[in-house]
Amino acid sequence: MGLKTPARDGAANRTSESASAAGRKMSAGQAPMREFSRSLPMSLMRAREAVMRHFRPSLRAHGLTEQQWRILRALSSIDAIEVTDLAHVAFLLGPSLSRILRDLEGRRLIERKTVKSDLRRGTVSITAKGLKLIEAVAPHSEAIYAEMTRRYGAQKLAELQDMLHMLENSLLAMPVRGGSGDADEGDDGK
Amino acid sequence: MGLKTPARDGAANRTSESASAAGRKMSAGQAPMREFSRSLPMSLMRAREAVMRHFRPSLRAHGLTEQQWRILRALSSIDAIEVTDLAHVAFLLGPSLSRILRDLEGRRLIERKTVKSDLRRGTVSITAKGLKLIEAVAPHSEAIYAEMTRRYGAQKLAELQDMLHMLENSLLAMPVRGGSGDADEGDDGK
DNA sequence: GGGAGATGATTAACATGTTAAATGAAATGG
DNA sequence: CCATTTCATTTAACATGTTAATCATCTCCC
Repeated sequence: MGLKTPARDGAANRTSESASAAGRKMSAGQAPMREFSRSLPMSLMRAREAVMRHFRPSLRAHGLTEQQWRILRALSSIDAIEVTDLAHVAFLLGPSLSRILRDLEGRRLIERKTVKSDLRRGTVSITAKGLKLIEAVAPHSEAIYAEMTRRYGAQKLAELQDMLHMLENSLLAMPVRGGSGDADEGDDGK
Repeated sequence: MGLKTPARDGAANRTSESASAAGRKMSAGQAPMREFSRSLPMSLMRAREAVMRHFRPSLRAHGLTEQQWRILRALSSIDAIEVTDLAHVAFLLGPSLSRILRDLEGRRLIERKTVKSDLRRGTVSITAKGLKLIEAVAPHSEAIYAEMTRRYGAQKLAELQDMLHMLENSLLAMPVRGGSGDADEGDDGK
């Protein structure tokens, strides 16, 4: 399952209170490092959790986890898709996908076939039962999405999406230092 | 551990290609539902993954997972903090935190004490060894963050942060339908 | 053809996410 | 005071995330 609402408010601001105690042992010239709660990964994670918090009750009421929903959702708009491609679309790793597909197949929400021309590959498609489940959940989801849009502002939401995609593209174009990247392992002058 | 780079590019656009096949069994008036890959949760997840991808190699090289880093990072700027508060700050659930603290304590990166006035509560603080580890990792992280800022644009990044926080606040103020929320369980007219 | 290496999918093993339940200690109310 | 309830933390149990290894198939090249 995905996040469920790890934690929130509370004494989360204790940090700033005792921020004066920061860097107590940091040697002289060290910048005290970015305020933790304002780091980009944390902001993105909290934002996503704030969003998902509203969708999970409906999903759960229909016996679906976040990941299962992503899979069915991706399958709902196509006829069939190969496992690897599904992993990309639903943003899941192979092993997780493998396990979840096994479960969804057991529940007759999806079907699998092996590609005749290449027996290593398998394709996945949603069943009528799976589509029915989607049709049952979708209206709730769309209503929630609509309410979110109303509260945050449609234009601001679109702008946020654009900025997120631009960020994603900027960072995908940035070489990963220390990672077994495709290239650019240049000077690790640290 | 956190995400590790579940999947990316590839045939991720197969969706839009065969989008014509969408809603094949959707009964008449049904809107075909939001394009999956453009959903806000997916955008946020992909953006976060694009960010974390750059930080993980450095963390891993120092023997730290994303969650362990969040904990040490949160502890580094305060003298001590109670377990529950740490869960809020590091955005972890109690059980996960419990396990991770056990491990970090075993590695002498943190220390724990029980509060004398309330034996149920425990406080956590970072050790000298833990601080040393942070000092070793921090320069790498800051350098990566700086490069990200340079590529995406400092102003745009600040604006994105603001928009994320506004989104978070908007959605925290929005009642959760079907969740065992504090109130507003009004009409579930579905 | 046939073997070496590449590829797609699954399995294995362990860390974390997630919910429920258990444990131990403190507050509360008779 | 003591029983009940509440609270902080941990444990239990299972799903998922993550990396490495396995297995079967396929490709390429000799």
